[in-house]
Amino acid sequence: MQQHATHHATSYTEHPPERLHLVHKLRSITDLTAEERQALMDLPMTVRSYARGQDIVREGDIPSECCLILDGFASRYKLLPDGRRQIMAFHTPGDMPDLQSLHIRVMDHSVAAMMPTKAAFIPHKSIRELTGRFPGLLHAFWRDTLIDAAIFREWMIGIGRRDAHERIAHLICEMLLRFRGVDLAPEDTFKIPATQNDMADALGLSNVHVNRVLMDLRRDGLITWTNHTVSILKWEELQVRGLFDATYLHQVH
Amino acid sequence: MQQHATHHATSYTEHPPERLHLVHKLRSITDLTAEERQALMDLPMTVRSYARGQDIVREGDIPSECCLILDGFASRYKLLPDGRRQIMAFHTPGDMPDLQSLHIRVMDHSVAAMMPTKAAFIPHKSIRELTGRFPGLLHAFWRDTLIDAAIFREWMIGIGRRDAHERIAHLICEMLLRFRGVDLAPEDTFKIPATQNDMADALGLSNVHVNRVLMDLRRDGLITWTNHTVSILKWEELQVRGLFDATYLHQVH
DNA sequence: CGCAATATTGACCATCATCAATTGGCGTGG
DNA sequence: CCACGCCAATTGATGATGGTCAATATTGCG
Repeated sequence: MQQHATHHATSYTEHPPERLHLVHKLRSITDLTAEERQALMDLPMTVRSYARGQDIVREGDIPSECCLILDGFASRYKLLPDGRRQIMAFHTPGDMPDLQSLHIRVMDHSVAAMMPTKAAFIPHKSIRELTGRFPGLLHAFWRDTLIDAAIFREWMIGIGRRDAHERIAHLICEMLLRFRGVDLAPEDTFKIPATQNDMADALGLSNVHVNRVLMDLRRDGLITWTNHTVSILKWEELQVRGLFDATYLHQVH
Repeated sequence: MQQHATHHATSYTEHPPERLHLVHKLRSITDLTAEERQALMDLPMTVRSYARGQDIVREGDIPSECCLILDGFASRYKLLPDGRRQIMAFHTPGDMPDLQSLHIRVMDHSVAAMMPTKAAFIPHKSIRELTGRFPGLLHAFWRDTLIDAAIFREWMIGIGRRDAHERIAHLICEMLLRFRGVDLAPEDTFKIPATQNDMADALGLSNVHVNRVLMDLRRDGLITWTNHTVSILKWEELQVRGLFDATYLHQVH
């Protein structure tokens, strides 16, 4: 049972407690039977650890496993030839940022850790076998990728049609709700793993301008932002500034 | 057999020849058995016609059918409360822009015709019944929505990190390849269904600025753009200006 | 032929990028 | 425990890209 548990500092195959994240995440978007939950818990996983800035999956890769964020925080991004970067999603524990690799061979973007992060790798083979036995899970996974796409769309209108203040307020609103969803935002306060530079690359702005807008939001008493920690002080007003409407997150619970 | 064929100018339920588009599209992204192809052809459909500017599906709708573009050209877009619009995808015959409604109840964006367009509507019920019988089709549909998301991602880096010249050149490059793919771009010339205003809303720019950049491209002899017709004169140079790398379209086969 | 939608052009200016310098937090080696 | 060094955050100065407003010119079409 324990034979492989501690051979390697950054890789093991036993059930980590974080495995529950996956069940938790999928339950947040659909209903699961007890059997399905158990099957998820029994998936074989290999766990690896990453430092901030390290790539977990890289553009051009042809993955044979999907990764599941267990702990930490990850981003999905694309680069232009000259180094300009666009971040298109943030991911929290329970997310599977490259679930699409089940059907799309070549990764068209990268996934990187934004803070010390643990990720579990589940062979495509095991997932296919699982979804073959449990159509409910197949639909849950599909639904998950569809919500992903919905978030991309919302992000697009932000980058394309919102001004800097709206974009930043909107992103903070989105983060609060998503962190709440995984119980990481008690009292409307959460640790933010993104630097202002990361925010800039996510929003299509410069780091300097992000900083200036954040100063405005703080000056106006809407938020607090110190030491990678954000508190929302005026939730209502922040939503107004960000033209925020949570519908697109499709959070059932 | 023909009893309902012509009662109504814009709605009928017989097999239109365009029904083949769907098979064609899905075959372009996966392998289908003869049985699966036949099952697709037998799906019940209601056909409706739309004028330029008309909505085919609207944000907030709770669809009970999916639409299939038979003929024409459609866009998917979102609006901000004050009317700003972001277009996030263009769709050609064979596409099902709201396939996601199978799993996501409420539409978070709209679909509109960009020119006179015919769309077929297929009840969710029929699609579910079909994918229940043919898991291969279930995966084909899933794959289709994943490719959708990949195109959103490519669009995002454009809006977020490319300047106006790059964005516009890139979009023209993409259009040329996509039209070539359906034999609609002989001699690197094609009819463009989008107005400059549509382009602006797709690229996160103003119509005025789109116009100015187009003037530049014409002045430099890269393209011609008259009467909704575009010709690419210097394909190589246009790709350079747009930092265009067709790889991301290859994944669509 | 005439309306209505698009495209084009000019004038002006706001937002946001760039460049550069300074400050502050924090981990590490001495 | 402190100094050094690094990275992120902050601030200032300057200017370019691209937006807005408004006037014309074209083009499609009935």
